[in-house]
Amino acid sequence: MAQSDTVTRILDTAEALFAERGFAETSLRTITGKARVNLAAVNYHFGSKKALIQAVFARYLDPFCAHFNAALDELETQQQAPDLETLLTTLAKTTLSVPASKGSLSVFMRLLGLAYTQAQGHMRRYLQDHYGDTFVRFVHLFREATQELPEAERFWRMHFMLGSVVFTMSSLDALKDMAAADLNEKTRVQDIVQRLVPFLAEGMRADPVDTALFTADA
Amino acid sequence: MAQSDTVTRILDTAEALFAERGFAETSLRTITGKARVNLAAVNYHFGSKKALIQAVFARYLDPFCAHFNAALDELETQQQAPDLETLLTTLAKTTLSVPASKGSLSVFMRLLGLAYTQAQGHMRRYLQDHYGDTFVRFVHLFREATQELPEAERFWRMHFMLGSVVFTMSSLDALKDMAAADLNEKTRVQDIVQRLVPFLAEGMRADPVDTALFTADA
DNA sequence: TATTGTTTGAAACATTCGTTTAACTGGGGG
DNA sequence: CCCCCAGTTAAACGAATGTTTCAAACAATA
Repeated sequence: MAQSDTVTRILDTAEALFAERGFAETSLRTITGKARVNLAAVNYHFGSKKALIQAVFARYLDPFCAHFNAALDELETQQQAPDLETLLTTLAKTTLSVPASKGSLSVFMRLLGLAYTQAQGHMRRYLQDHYGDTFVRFVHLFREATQELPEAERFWRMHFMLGSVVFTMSSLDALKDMAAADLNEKTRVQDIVQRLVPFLAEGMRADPVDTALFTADA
Repeated sequence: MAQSDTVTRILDTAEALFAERGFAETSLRTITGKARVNLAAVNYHFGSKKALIQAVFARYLDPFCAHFNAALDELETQQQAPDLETLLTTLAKTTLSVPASKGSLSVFMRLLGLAYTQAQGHMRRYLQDHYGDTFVRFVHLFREATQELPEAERFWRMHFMLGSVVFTMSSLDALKDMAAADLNEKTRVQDIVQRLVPFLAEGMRADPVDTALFTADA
C-alpha cells in the first residue's frame, strides 16, 4: 500500500532534472537512474513520458490553484474591485504561500517557461484545459483593474509581466549570486517579489503606444 | 561551383525549425529533408550539429552587433547621455533592422534565457567570447540613464526588463497564436517591440519600494 | 497456506538520432 | 587524356531513446 515512494521519487527527480536541462534533453534513464528506480516504473505508473511531465506540473499547480481560487473568492466579495497593486500582491502572496512540495518556486517557474517555448502543443493545451478557468478568473479581475487599457495592449502587457516573473524566478539562484557579488547584499525571495510589484504595476499604467512611429531605416 | 546554395538552404531551414521547436527537438534529418539536401551535407559543410547551431546564431549576431555597435557609437558622441526611451528604442530598432531577424530572433532570445538559468555548455561560452563586449557597452549606457535609482533597485529592474524581453521573444510563436485566438489580430514583431518600450521605461520609473509590508500569513 | 492483484526487475524491442564511410559525379588544370 | 578534388549521394554504424514484455517479488485476503 502507501503508494510506495517510487512515484514520489520519480516526481522529485524528474522535476529537478527537467528544470535543469529541459524536457527532451532529460531521458527516462537519467531520471530513473538518479531516483534509484527501475526504468519501467515511469511507464507503469504514469503511462508515458508526456504524462510524467504533466504530472510534475499537476503536483505543483493543483495546490496553487486551490490557494489562488480561495484568495480570488475573498477579493470578489469585496465591495469594489481590487486595484492593480492589490491584485498583484495577492498573486505574489499566494505564490509564496504554496508549500512547493520540495523543489521550490524557481524550479517550477523554469518549467513554466520551458512549457511556453518547448513542447510545441501538448503542454500548452494541458495547462489551458486544466487550469484555464482559474486563469480566466484572474484575467477578469485584472481587466477591471486596468479598464483604461485597450484589449490588445493589456494582452501583451500581461505577458510582459509574466515574462518578468518567470524569468526572474527561474534564475533566482544565479541572480542571488550576482546580487551578492555586484552589490553586497543578501536577497530573500520576498524582497524580489516585493520589488516586482511596483515595477509591474507602473509599467501597466504607461500610456498605450500611439501609432507607428517606427521607421524602417537601417 | 558558386558554393552551391546548399549551405544557405541548410541555414535557412535550420533557423526556421530551431525557432519553431528548439534544438534538441529538431533533427538533422528533418532539416536536410525539408531543405532537400543530403543528410551528410550538414556534417560536411559545418562539421557537426553544434557547429550548425553556432553558425545559425553567428549569421544573426554578427550583423546585429555591427549595427548595434554603430548605434552605440553615435549615442556616445551625443552631448548628453541618452535617456531611457532613446536607449530602449535604439536597441529595439537595431534588433528589427537586422535582416535575418524573421525567425532567428526568437532563437537567440531563447538561448539567451537558457544561458542565464543554466550552463548550456558550449553555447554560453561561445556567446560570451564573441559578443560579450557589446553587451557590456550597453549596460554602461543604461546605468547613466537611470542614475536616480538605487544600485540594488536598478540591478533587479534590469533583470525584470531582461525577463520581459527574453520571455516574450522566446515565446513569440506561442504568443502570436494566442493573440490570434484571444483577440482576432495578427501581430507583427514590430508591434510587440513597440509596445514593450513604454511598458519597460515606465516600470523603471516607478518609485522604489519602501520597507517590508509583507506578512508571512497563509 | 493458497490465491489474488499490484509492483518491481532485467532484458529485449523498435525507433531515432548524429556521425561516418565509401562510391560516385562533374569539371578544370597537368 | 587522366588525375584530382570539392561536392553530393546512399547506405550503414553505433549509441541513445521511449516503450513493451514477462517472470519474480511482494502485500493483502480468505
